[in-house]
Amino acid sequence: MNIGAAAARTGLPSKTIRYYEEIGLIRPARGKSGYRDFADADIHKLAFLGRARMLGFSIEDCRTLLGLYEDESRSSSDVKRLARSHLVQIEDKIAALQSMQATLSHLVEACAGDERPDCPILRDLADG
Amino acid sequence: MNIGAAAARTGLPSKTIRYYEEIGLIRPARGKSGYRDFADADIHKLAFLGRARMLGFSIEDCRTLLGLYEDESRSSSDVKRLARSHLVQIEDKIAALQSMQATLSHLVEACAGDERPDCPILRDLADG
DNA sequence: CTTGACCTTCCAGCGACTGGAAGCCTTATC
DNA sequence: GATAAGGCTTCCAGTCGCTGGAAGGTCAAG
Repeated sequence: MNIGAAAARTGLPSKTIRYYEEIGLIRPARGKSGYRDFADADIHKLAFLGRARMLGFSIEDCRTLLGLYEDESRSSSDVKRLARSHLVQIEDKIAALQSMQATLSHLVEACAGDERPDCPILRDLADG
Repeated sequence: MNIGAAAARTGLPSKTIRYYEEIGLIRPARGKSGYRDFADADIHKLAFLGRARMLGFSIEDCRTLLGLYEDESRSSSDVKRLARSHLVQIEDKIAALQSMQATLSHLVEACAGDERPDCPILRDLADG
């Protein structure tokens, strides 16, 4: 299977698939022409990576997860620890964004949004 | 005022302040030695930028906000539009993260986290 | 006079792609 | 068999907002 078909199957852009090969996440075979030739196992790995990325795991986390997935003698505790640590980071990000949202939505509500220059948003930014 | 003092005043790293000058957000004067010499107005601008960045505005948004701040004939509607559009983006990000959080926390809860290899997290990543 | 802290510029790198150029390969049509 | 379109290849540069580090100039204290 060529890279275009692999992209269609996995929903990942071809560029991203090449990038994943470049950084050693996958190792598709090569045909005589030099074209990459994706086996089912490659497609499976790419789909795995796509789902892990959708859950927000970093590339390095994905590498680790793939390693754990392929290691039959893994401990689920290793997977869980990684996932939980990522979950904590997500929750931290949510909290930070919610704090921005709270401040910003108050400011937006307080702003008349008309043709006059007076603006509580700018006032807040200027004077804290 | 030297860059170190400006950094201490504003809470921004010196590196960041230099970067802001490089991209044209500020234009501090220079002493004979070549050292930057920050006036109160520069400090004020830096503090403004720091607060805007803390609210998650992009650098380009910050540039626009600073321009509006300095434009006495601005309309508050321009500020409000920018802020609201940013607010929407924040809310979208929160929603995306919350969706990750929901999926991930279910998976983490379902995972035994012991020495056995069986793991719902990996199973989900592998098979959707 | 020397030391050490501060300042300067410039270059490189982060994460995870993404766009584009230049050129080879394959397939379809004539 | 020629040609054109489309897909594939590699490589380089750019994104965003800094951050680290190297090499060297400046300044204040002892």
